[in-house]
Amino acid sequence: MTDEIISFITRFVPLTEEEIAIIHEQNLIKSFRKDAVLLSEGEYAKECYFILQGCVRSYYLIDGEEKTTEFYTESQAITPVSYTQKEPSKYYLSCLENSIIALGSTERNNQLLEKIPKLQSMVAQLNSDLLIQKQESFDDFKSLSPEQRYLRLLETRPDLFKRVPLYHIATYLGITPVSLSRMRKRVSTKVKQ
Amino acid sequence: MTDEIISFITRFVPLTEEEIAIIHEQNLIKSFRKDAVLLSEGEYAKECYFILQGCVRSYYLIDGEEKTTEFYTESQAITPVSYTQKEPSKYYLSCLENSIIALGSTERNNQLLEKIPKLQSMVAQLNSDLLIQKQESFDDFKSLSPEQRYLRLLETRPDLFKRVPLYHIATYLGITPVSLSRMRKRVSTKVKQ
DNA sequence: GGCAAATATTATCTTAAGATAAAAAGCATT
DNA sequence: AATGCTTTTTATCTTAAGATAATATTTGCC
Repeated sequence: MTDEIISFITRFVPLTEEEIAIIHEQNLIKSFRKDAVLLSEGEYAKECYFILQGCVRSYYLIDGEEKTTEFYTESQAITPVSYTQKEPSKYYLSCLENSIIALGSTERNNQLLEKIPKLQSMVAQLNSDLLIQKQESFDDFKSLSPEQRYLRLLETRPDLFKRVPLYHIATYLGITPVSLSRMRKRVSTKVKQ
Repeated sequence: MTDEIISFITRFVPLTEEEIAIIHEQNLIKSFRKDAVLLSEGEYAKECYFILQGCVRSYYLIDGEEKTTEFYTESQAITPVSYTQKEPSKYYLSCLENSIIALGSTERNNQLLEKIPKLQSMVAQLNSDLLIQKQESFDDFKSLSPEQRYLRLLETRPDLFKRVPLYHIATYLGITPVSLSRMRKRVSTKVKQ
């Protein structure tokens, strides 16, 4: 059932049978309906998330407009800023689909880290990897045109286009939905020639 | 001389006198001339850097154009991707000014981490902080217009405008130098009205 | 099947960025 | 002061994005 979590962790550190059992024990798995809000602006996140099934979106609310910053899908972990820092969240997390999510509270995670100290090294590695990824996507974003970013997203995460409305993808790409629609038309006629 | 390093570290973990002494011993400090290249595309970084004095820039070379991705100044640490990963670097690091830089090699840093294990927690915290910062600047970048990004950079890092040529700042903002020049004129006439 | 809500497209107009070339200004060195 | 080099600005033209409003299409639901 939560083998995804185990295989996620063992990408970083090996686990014994006992350790796997401990992790299974600790697991708190919940279902969320589409549009369920996991975290709101202004709230203090007390939990982090691991997506077993479904899709979650993070977004800012700026002048009444939602600006999507990330799409999280199966086997991705979400550690809200306000989980680590003691600040209220600046963004929202909500489900784009009915989702099954493993929750980690501060206390339970700390217990887990005590019982299995090598998980600390996993967390460290994960953060370091995420930093590198984030840096690279940022760099790409800056050096590519909106159209190139769109084409690249089509290649790297084609799944998103099947499960996420285009107007969320548009703000994720840093453009307006109208502009994305126009661009898609432009691109498709280019290809056909 | 390298008190900056100590105070950088003690922002994360407290240090005893002995530990400070150990760190001082380990320190390898070098001077670099303006335009010196610390790391080239394709190279494997064997070192990380801590800037004591000066300014370093990271950039990609794309179709013969340099795209600046970051400016590092006093008391900032640079850990190249290829220092942690076993991949060749995709970008360059070079000095915008004559600079004094503390170097950490993989071996020396590992020795240090063995001698002072709590530094591991510093590294972890640092990565986690950097991840959060990077995420936030990325989010800002996506939701702001080029002009707003320029104005924000003016506020947050006014020093850069005194020490870095505008054409580097332009590519850092994700626009062309010509466009930045035009924008500055536009902005200045706006303000004057 | 029909209706409302959600999502996507189209049209029009305005504004700013990209490309390119050329000129101007600033700086350092002799 | 003259030269060459770096940096910034200006000009022109082209292209695409933003804003806004209207329309079309799709989807879920009773």
